[in-house]
Amino acid sequence: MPEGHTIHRLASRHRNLFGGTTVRVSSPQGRFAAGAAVLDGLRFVGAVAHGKHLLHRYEGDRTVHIHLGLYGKVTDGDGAPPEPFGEIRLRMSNDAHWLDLRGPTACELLDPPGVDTLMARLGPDPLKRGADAVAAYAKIARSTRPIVSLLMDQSIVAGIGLIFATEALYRAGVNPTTPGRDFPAQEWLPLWTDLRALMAAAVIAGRIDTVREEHTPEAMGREPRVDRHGGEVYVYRRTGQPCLVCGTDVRQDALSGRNLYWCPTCQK
DNA sequence: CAGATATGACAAC
DNA sequence: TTGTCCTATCTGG
Repeated sequence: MPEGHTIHRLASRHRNLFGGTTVRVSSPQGRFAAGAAVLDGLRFVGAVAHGKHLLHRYEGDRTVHIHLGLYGKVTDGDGAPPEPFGEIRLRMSNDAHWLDLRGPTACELLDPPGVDTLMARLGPDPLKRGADAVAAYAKIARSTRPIVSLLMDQSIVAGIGLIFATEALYRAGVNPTTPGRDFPAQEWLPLWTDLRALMAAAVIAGRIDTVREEHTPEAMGREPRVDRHGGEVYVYRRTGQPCLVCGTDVRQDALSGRNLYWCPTCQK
């Protein structure tokens, strides 16, 4: 379930589990064996997130760059690590904790210039203090691409995925296919602020909830939503179900390989 | 048990 | 725009 909030949660968890300790590092699957051999026995300095990218920092300016992609998952636990099963790209452990990484798009060792190159291609992360919202809008304002694609473009804003983009646009009453250059400048800061609030709440909750107080299951007298994602949302994966506000059937379409969900009434 | 599916990103047309 | 990659889990038969 990797949008930016997940990565920020992982970064702080990994700081807590391993920060300042010497760690064993391996790659049971073998695909990160060379990197693991370099890191094994080094001190884990800390972990930071930027957007959907997770950086594990080790002594000696070694950095592991992790990107979960669509399927990547991290699990951890206390005590000695369990017998490996499945495809474990990266395993870490210290005296008290262990961690397994499976299915990431990226798990690579970077030197400082490599980290700089990575950061240079990422836009501002709404979850970080000082993130430059105005710079992000400058790119949006001169693009003809749909606003939903621009929000998910990591070089424009880092950390937003399909759920946050879909739901924030619903809350803003903006049709997801609106070309960037037609998105009004005065609506950008409210949208950015809303995104930041949704993402920050998701970091704390560990799930994405976007439904306002007045439309919650309790307020509406309806059953709580239950699905794989687990959060209360307005339109994401609610195809064919009635819009929580106006009752119109939620629509779904494909847009450049991703799913698009919107209410045709609330999002003119 | 095969097939579909998933909150992502990139290369190649 | 399409194809490819990464892996686990859910679905239907």
